[in-house]
Amino acid sequence: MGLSITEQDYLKAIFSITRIENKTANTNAIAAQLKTKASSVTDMIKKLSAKKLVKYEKYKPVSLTSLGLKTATSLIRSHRLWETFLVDRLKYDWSKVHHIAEQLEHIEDDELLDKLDDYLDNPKWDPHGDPIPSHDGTFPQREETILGHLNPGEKGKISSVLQDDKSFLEALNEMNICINNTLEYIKKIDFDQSIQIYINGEKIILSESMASNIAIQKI
Amino acid sequence: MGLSITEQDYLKAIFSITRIENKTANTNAIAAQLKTKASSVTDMIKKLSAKKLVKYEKYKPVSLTSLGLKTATSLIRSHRLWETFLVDRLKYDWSKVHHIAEQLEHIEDDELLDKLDDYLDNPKWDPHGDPIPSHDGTFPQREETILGHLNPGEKGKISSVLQDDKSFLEALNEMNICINNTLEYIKKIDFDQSIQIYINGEKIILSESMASNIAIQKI
DNA sequence: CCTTGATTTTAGACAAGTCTAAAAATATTT
DNA sequence: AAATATTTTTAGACTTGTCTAAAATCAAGG
Repeated sequence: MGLSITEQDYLKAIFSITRIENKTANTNAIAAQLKTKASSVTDMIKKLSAKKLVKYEKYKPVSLTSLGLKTATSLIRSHRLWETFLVDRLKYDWSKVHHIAEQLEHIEDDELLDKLDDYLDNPKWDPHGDPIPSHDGTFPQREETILGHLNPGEKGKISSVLQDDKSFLEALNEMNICINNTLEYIKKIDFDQSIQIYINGEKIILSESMASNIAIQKI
Repeated sequence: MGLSITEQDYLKAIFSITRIENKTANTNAIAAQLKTKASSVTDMIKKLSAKKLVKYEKYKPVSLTSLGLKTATSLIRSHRLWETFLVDRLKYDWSKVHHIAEQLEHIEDDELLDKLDDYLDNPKWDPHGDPIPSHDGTFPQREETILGHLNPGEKGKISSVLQDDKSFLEALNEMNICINNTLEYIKKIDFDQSIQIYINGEKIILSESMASNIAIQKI
């Protein structure tokens, strides 16, 4: 059918709101996600609805049809495979790849994703620890806990970050905090809810907002 | 400055006409190259001229400014590096990569081309034998002859093909004709100007139009 | 140098996607 | 249940890139 990049971006936004943030995809939420205006969203939703990509009734939140879901999943697969390529193969810093993958995810070719997947040895998780859906659209699963929700003494391994924000990732770089690092939760500091952890042989403090954007697997 | 994909395509078209085909980039030639109309070309040329990417006077052919040339060269570098990636690393058939590289060449990031270049071990020639400009915009050079222009008894090594056309490349695949194959020119057949060559241990016939789209280095 | 023919440019229209401002519908509060 | 606030939709306009049709310019030949 051939979707425009804009149409694809709307599908991704709806996926992100409904399946990742677990909220309802109402007009304002989509507008916020895409940094556009509510009126633009209404226009585009009508188009996507005409193309059977979303289910839409006036004044109600939209949802993806199975066709829309398939398309969005493929875009996420593409984004995360390309991020993996950029970090693992081209040696990009993980804080710089989101913007490039936003462009690469729209490259269209029937064979490309499967070839790239094979070339990268069928990774299950991207450089930020996000699950990479397989060819058939299934996401790998695992148990994760938010770092900030641990109790003193508990240990874990960093499995993913919940933000692609450049400055957030750069801050982690500066503290030498990476995916797969193991850590121990020491305590919460009542004053500002920041937490103290033991990681890479040293004690460090993480702000509450940082700790709430890091997911770990308990050990 | 941030050029649209369309603007970039016009710059490439002007580069191709003036620097590869060695013709003058008049309105109709550009329209033909981009499969659009002369009136659309006039409109766009005005925009590119306002952005100092082309030199333009009404009713005269356009030429690239140094800025336009730099941009076009970078696009060609991008296209050819991505083609190399697709064939060498993802194991695509050389007949399928042009269309994908047309999309990939527009990916924008300051570090991307140099990282890709290094990752691919700084190739000088792409899968079709076309020169890949270096970071500073210089194209590698070599002596080439059109296969059809050889004389009986002369030998050569296939260095490039002058067409990205899918069916042309597929036809070469079927005859097992690849870049770097060595061959001997046997004779021209007067009837239809097709030629007979000795290659890969067998004698084969190539039509005149095929032979005029294959370049070789004499041995 | 004037006429014919080709090329190029202009003028006006269209489609995609966006916006602002206003109207309509829904949700919330009292 | 009415009044108020919020959300969503509509209406109309703008931008980018395209097109057709017509006008303007250029190139050549007689």
